[in-house]
Parts: sequence; structure tokens; C-alpha cells
Amino acid sequence: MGRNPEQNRILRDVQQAKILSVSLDLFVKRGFAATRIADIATEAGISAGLLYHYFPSKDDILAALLQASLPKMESATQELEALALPVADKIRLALQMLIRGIQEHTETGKYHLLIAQVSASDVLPDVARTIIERHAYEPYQVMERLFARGQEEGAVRDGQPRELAMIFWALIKGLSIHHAVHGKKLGEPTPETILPLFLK
Amino acid sequence: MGRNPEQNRILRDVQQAKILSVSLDLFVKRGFAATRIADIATEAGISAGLLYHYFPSKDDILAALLQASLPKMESATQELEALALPVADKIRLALQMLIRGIQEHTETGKYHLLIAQVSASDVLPDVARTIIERHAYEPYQVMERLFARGQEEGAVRDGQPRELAMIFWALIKGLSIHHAVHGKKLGEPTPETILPLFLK
DNA sequence: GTCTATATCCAGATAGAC
DNA sequence: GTCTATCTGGATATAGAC
Repeated sequence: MGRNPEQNRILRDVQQAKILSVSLDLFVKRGFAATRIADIATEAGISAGLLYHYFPSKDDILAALLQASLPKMESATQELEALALPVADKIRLALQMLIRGIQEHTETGKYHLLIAQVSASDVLPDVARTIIERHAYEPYQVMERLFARGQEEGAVRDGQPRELAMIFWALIKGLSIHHAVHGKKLGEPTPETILPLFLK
Repeated sequence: MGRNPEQNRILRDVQQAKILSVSLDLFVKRGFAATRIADIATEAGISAGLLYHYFPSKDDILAALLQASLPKMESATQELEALALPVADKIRLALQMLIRGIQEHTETGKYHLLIAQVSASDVLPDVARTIIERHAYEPYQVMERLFARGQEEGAVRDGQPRELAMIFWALIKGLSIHHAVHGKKLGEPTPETILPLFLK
């Protein structure tokens, strides 16, 4: 019943993906430090021992998650910037996608939450910290440029573009947490309510 | 060299306060799960054994912190509401105090961060969860009423008051985290930039 | 690739002397 | 009230059989 190398590779990828996916869920739900390897393994339907066949340590799982997510977000914002659209539309688009991600528990939404939770911590594994630092600034800069251009077009409200960018991302992080804590119990803000905060 | 009961009481209060204060710092910096009792004790200048003379468990320290903070915030928002001031001024006042708390690392600011971090977690000690649930809604309701009244006065922007309240608190939580992560490195939004988001 | 069994370590919590 | 020494449990990680 041997498997050929190709099948092995596929199995390996599938297992790794599974581990990463349940890790993301658990890290987001319980926090990194409070999540146990045993939980991840159980949730992934494998033994703890086998998990170590795929990842050398818990820290490496976190690193892999960040490694996968941050560049993805970075390129998403850059693609947004490159679109041939009026700035107001780009901002609307960004907001809609982000809010949707948060409220529908998209992977992207979870990544935001993970980053929000994890990057506040002092005791991050070094690898993780490096990854975060390398990619944290880009989204701020993209939004800053977007707001600046929007002001030239007369579509965006007054205020330092950089401050607006910080407010924008702070709000997104805050909404991630709000959703994680309260779910839909309190109701949730819609992009239509948020958008006019930034536009004229 | 005996101490009289009064002196004992004072000592006890001082030690407890010290433990709570360093715990708050550490919880906020590293997260609750990642903070070790030994760290708290060292930081407080006492032995781990002695710490247990003052608090029966780590969970109880967290509970004590929340127990102290949430009602304080609740009453702060209620006092704000009671002031005889135009709504726009009240909102400005609230924003200034909150932002100041965040940026100057006031106790209040740290409490916000603690609540933001801790309340997202699934594995909270039961006591802690109960305390949070009992006090979480009041600030939303206060801001919702404030925004509603502000709209009647024509001072507050359009939009569901409830949604505006959620946005308001999400932004505050997001700014707490932003400050914890980036400090003053990116610069920080000022109340003057934020206020017009909510006012007409 | 997968599991079970286990080594190792470390954190929370206790006991008891001073 | 305070410390040191210690117990205990649980979590990460490894070893080795299948």
C-alpha cells in the first residue's frame, strides 16, 4: 500500500494546512499562550506526537501563520491602491472587505484579530516579532497615501492623512475585538455608517 | 517590635495595591496567560510564597483588577452623562480623557487595554467573565444616549446612535492596542482629529 | 506517517520555619 | 508577614514501535 512521493507531498500539505487552520482558530479564541498543543492536535484530529512531525514547535506554528498572513494583507492593500478608481470608491471597497472579513469570520478577519492580540504582547517568539515588524508599516502607508490623494480630490475629510490612517486601522482592530467579544449580540456597525466618518 | 492592628491593616493594603499594580502592568504587557506568578512577585519585590498570602490564586488577581476597574469606568461614564453641558462638549471631554489615559499610560488606559485583551479570550476564569458581563454594556448605552441627544441638538453626525456608540468604543480599544504596539513611533492621533468624525 | 509512552521542565500552589 | 523549600500537575517536546 505504498504511496508515491507525490501523494506524500500532498498529504503533508493537507495536514500542515489543517494544523494551521485550527491553530488560527484556537489562538484567536483563547490567545496564543493559553492554547495548548494538545488542543490543536485534538482539534486537527491527530496525535500530539504527529503534530511535531509537521512543526518543530508551537512558536513555529505562530510564525508560519504570520508568515502566511502578513504578506497577503500587504499585497491586498497594494492591489487596492493600484485600482483605477476614484479614491472614495477604493476606501469604500477596503472598508467593505475588511468589515465583511470580520463579521463573517473570514480567514482574513481572523488574521486581523490574531495580529491585534499577538502584536501587543511582549513575549512574542523572536521569529514572530521580526515578521510583524517587517510588514506592519505598509498598510499604514497605503492608507495614508490614499487619504492624501482623497483630500486632493476633495473626497476625504480634513485632517492629517497619517492620523486618519492610524484611526482607520485602529478602528478595524477595535471592530475585530468587538466582534470577537460581543458577536452579533449588540448588533454591528455597517460600512455605510463608518464610511462617512472618513469622507466629506 | 510588634505592630499594632492598624499598622498591619495598612501594610496589608499597601502590599495588595502593589501586587495589583504590577500585575496590571504585566498582564497588559504580556497577556494574562503568559504572565507568571514568579514575575509578579519579583516585580513587586516579594517572594512568590508571600504573594499567596495576599491572593489565593492568579485568577483572583485578575478578578480583583476587573472588580476594581469596571465599576470605576461605569461610574465615570455616568458622571459624564450627568454633567450640565452641551452634548458636543461632553463627547469632547470623554474623548480627551480617554485618549490622554491611553497615551500617558494612566491606570485607566491600562484597564482599557486589559479589558480589550482579556475579554476576547475564551478561557477566562469564571469570576472574571461574570464581572465583565455585568459591566460591559453600560458604557455602550451611555454613549448611545449621548449620541442620540447630540443628534437632537444637531451637534452629532447622522447614523444609528447605537452604531456610533459601537464605533466609538471600538476606536478607543483599537487605539489602546495601537499605542501598546507602536508607542509613539508612528505618532498618535489627537482628539482634535477624532472628534469631528462624530460631530457635524 | 502515525501512534503511545515517556522524559523533562516549569508554573501554580502549599507547608512550615522564622 | 515573610521567606525557602517543596509538591504537584500539566504542557512541551522526544523516542521508539508499528
